[in-house]
Amino acid sequence: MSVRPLSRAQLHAIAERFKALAEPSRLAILAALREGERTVSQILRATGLGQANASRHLQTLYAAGFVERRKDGPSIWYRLADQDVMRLCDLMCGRLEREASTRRKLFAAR
Amino acid sequence: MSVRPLSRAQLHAIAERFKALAEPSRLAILAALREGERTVSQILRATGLGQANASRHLQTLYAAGFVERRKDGPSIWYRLADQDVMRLCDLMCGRLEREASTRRKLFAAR
DNA sequence: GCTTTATATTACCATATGCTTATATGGTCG
DNA sequence: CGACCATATAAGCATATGGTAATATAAAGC
Repeated sequence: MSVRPLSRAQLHAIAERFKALAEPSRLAILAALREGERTVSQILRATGLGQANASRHLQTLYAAGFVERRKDGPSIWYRLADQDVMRLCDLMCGRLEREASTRRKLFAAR
Repeated sequence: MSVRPLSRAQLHAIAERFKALAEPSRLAILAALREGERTVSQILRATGLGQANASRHLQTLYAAGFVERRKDGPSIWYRLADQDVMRLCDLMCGRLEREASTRRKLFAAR
């Protein structure tokens, strides 16, 4: 099955989205949001990130379309925009588990 | 459905893998390999990348486990390691298409 | 063995990105 | 309006990363 070639702009756009996921701190935020909607303060406690730092990471995730947000008084609640994030992360985690399993088998084989 | 918390090391490992996909040039290489196994020279022609540049990107993709390779005389053939890359990219492309579609609707709604 | 072809590696520069400190915005309550 | 909380933004530094040019390795053929 052949796929129509991707333009430079499209490649750039896709890379941009992957880049948003390519940072441990942002993955930690997403992992926290997997539990449910959270305010920034709650995210700070859950991840141990600094305030300014977390705020910028949240902007990045928002710009990439991975999270949505709503205001509630002085607080802002963030949530996952859809299930894609989970799917993407689960796919990647699955790869890591298989890697680890392969490594274990190699060691086990003496 | 709750997920066991991820360690710093795991988050780092996952981010590392996403980082390998977070670069237009590497996505272009993967797109070329989607067509089938290719030598480095063929990849150079397909992507327009410089030789040294492509070589480094291929090392990155190899280290991340996304491509495999085999020697054949003086040439080295690269191929996708499995179907995950396609799945990951397709997921991301799907997101972009939906974004674009939403944008179109917004404009259409005047 | 020497030349040629194919690929990898090194060194270098320019740019991008993360983290932190300090400051700004914006809402709430008294 | 003034003090306070929650969040965002700006500035600055340190590091990481992509691209290129130059060099190294390695196989093939004469």
